[in-house]
Amino acid sequence: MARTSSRQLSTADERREVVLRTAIGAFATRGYYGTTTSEVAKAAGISQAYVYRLFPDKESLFVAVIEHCSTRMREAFADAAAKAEGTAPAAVLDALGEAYARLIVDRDLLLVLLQATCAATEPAIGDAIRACYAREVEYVRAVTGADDEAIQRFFARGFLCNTVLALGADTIDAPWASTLRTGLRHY
Amino acid sequence: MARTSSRQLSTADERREVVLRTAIGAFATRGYYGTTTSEVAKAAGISQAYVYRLFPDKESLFVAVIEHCSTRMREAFADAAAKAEGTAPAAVLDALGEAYARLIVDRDLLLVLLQATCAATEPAIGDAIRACYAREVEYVRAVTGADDEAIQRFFARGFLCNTVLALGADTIDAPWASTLRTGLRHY
DNA sequence: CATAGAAGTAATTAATCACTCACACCTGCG
DNA sequence: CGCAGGTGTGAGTGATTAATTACTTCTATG
Repeated sequence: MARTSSRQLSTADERREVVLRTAIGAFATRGYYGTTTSEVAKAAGISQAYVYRLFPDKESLFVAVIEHCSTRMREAFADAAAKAEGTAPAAVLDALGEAYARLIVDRDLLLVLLQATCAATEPAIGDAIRACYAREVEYVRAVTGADDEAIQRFFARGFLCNTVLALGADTIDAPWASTLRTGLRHY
Repeated sequence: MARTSSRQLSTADERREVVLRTAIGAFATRGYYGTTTSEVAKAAGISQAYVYRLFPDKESLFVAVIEHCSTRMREAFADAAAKAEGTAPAAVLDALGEAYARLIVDRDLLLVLLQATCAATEPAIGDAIRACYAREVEYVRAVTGADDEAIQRFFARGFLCNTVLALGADTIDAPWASTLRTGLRHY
C-alpha cells in the first residue's frame, strides 16, 4: 500500500530525515560539543534513545548534518549555474553569489558549516568538512571557469557572511557592523 | 624584597597570566564547550581547583582569553600602523595585512577568535567577541582612513585565513586548498 | 620565631553527558 | 487471527563535567 496518512509510525528513513533537518538548528547555535543528543531528540520530537537507533553515535549524526548542508548548498549552486550557463566567469560567479544570498535566509545551514570548521580537529568531522569544501571549491571552479583569485574572493566573501551571521552583526546598528555588511545581498 | 627567582610560589597574578596564555592553545583546538577546565589546568601545570581561584568560572576565563588575544592583535596592528603612518590607506592596509601574516604564525591566537565567534550565542561570549571586532574594525578604520569596502575586504581576507587554518588547508596539497590559499602571505 | 594570609591541592559534589538495554507497541502479511 | 519484524521509549549505566570545600604548605613581615 502506498504510504497512507492514517499511519501513526514513520519509517526509520523518514525519521532520519526529520532528525537531520531539525538537528541543523541545534548544532548551528551551540556547535558539535555544545549540543546534546537530548536537545536534538527534543527538537525532532522523539526520545533521546531513538536518536541512537537512527544514527550510530553523535559524531555520525553531526557528519550526516554536515553532508546534508553541503548537499543543499551544492544544489543551490547547481540551480544558479544552470541559469547562467555559458556566460562569463564573473557573471556565473555573480549568479552563485545570488544563490548564496538566498541560501543565507536559512542562517542555520551556513552556521553548521562554520561550527564544523571549528570542530575540525575531531578527525571524522575534519574529514567531512574538508571534503565538503573540496567539493564546493572544485564545483565552483568547474562551473564558472574562474581563476584561483576569483574563486578565493568568492569564498572569502562567503566566510565573511558566515561570521557576520554568527556574530549577529546583521541586526546590529553600529558602524563596525554595517562596515562588515557593506554590499552584502540579503533577503 | 624584589621578586627573587628563589621563590617557589608564584603570585596569583603571575599564575593568571600563565593560565591565560596556555589556555589559548586548549580553547583554540576544541573551542569553548569542548575544552574542560581540567585540560586548561593541566596545560598550565596547576590543579583544576586552582583555576577557580584565579577565575570565577569557565566563561570568565574564556572571555579573558578572548580579550587577551584581541589585545595582542591590536598591538600588532598598532606596531605596523606606526611604521606606515601617513601613507595612503591602501599602503597602511597592506602593512596591517603584513602584521596579520606574522600574527598568524601563532595559529592559536586567531583560532580562539574563530571559536569565540562559534560560541557567540553564549551571551557573555557574544558580547566579548562583538566588542573585540568592534574595536578591531574601528581601529583599522581610524588608522588607515580606508573606506567601508576596503575595510570589509581586509576582514574578509582575515576570516578566510582563519578558516584555512582551522581546516588545516595550509598543509594540504590539493587544488581546492591551494586555491583558498592563493596569494596569502605566511611565514 | 611566630603567625597572618596567600598559594596551592586532594577529594568531593551534584549535575549532565553519550550511550545501552529490556521491553512495549504498531503494522503488514499469510 | 497470529506473529515476525519494524518503530519507539523508560529507565537506566558509567564516565565526565564545572564548581566547592576543607585542608596543607609556603612566605613575607613584625
